[in-house]
Amino acid sequence: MYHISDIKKYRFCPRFFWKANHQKQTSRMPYIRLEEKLIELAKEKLEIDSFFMGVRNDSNDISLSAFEKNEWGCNVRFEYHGLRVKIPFMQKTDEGYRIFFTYLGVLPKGDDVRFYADNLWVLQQLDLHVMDIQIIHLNAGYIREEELDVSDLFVVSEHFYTPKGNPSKRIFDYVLHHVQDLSKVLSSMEETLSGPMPEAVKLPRCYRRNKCPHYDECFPHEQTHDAMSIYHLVNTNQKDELVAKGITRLDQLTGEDITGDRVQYAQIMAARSGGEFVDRLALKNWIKSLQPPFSFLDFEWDLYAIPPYHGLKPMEVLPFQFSLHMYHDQQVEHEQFLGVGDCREDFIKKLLTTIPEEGTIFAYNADGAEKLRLLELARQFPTYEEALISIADRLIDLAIPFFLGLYYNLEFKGAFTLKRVTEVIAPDLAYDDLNIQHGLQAVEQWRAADRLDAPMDPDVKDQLYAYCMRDTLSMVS
DNA sequence: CCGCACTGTCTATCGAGTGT
DNA sequence: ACACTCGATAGACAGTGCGG
Repeated sequence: MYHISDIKKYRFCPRFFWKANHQKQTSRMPYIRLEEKLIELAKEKLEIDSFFMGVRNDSNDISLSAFEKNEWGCNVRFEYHGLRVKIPFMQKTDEGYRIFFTYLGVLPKGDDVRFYADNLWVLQQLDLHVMDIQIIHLNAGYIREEELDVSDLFVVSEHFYTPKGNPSKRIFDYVLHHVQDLSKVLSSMEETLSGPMPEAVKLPRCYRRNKCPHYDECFPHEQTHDAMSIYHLVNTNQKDELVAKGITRLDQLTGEDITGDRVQYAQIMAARSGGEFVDRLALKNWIKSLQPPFSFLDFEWDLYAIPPYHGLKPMEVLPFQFSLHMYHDQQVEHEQFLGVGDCREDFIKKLLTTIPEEGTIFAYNADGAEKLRLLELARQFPTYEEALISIADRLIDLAIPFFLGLYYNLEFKGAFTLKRVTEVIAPDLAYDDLNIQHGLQAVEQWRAADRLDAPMDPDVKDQLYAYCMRDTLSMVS
């Protein structure tokens, strides 16, 4: 017996599918925090009073006969040739069934069309006439007040969206176009499961977007690649083609092999000149934009699907911790904040009273992280808007010299995470000796404490973050 | 899952020039 | 007058890689 998610796994990678069925999976903390039951809220949104609720292992007959007495069904189960589907909402009309999927995000994208098409295929095989498909998703524009307004929290959409948020293809038409016969897929799945673990095959999807959790296990030889290896070339999916051409080392690359990417250029130059590349002119220009005294700022936050407090939007975050290092007159001062629950206002107050009035404030990946957090807080708390925006304006992204190929060290091995950069530039600040070695581990700990409403031990992670930034800078300068 | 930046690629559009 | 090409330009979009 398979579920739609098995099809998804198998399509993604037969080996992934095999492992999911044969090996015990380690549970991973979800990125998105969801305390509510999505299906219950969506039911409120659709204003359904009378309906039947499907349960596990419902047969087709049970589901179908339920529709004889009910217009609406929730979590309706169907099954065809061993493939089970669960339809979140289903409405019987004179023209056929209208089905609704829920989506825990603000922009359902056409990329997921396979999933919807596979669901539809099962219904079609059972001769159920589906006349429309809609998706219930979170409303990006909704701002919570004291109470949650469910009707405004969701949007029921007939369209997918572009990444910019504009409506694109009509869901039903697009899904209808993508329906494929799954019989063959199902028998291949059966065959795969009864056989040995499939060989690892490298595809872009193995590392695209989120690296597959099995990646290191599938391609162990890549773990041992030295810094010069072509496998560290960034912004390309042609690595294996290059290897096939006999190019396995970065210093073998010529202009014809690369796309003209600045980081690629920096990688090659570093490879040719003994391990390091510095674009002195560009770096000088960047440094010119900096204003002493220097401060270093780092936030931690948690991402909520459904806004838990006033002023928050769906998929917005709650900053709960900051660490601030101020560097002047050869001295380093440290301040930090850590709160639970809705600690935003305390967070802001502490930040505003501790941050220096002048000078550049660094953060790693600031434009995509700390700066956004400050602007969000400014919107949520108009009293502090001006002060917060002025801090945001002083933020400089410490990652820029790396992202733009101004500096490259072969030991980066193609990655510019703060962790990697630190390991290379300031090895004595490595994270190995810490209990928390990863931002998401910090969030996990915080969530546990937040749910108990108990204080958490402040850890030293942020201190090291900032130290590392300081060292990075002194090194770069 | 979200957002952002950067980059390259693709597409639409415009004006100039050309051929019919 | 019309259709076409060409190159330049601008905007949309996808791909990649950060942060949590």
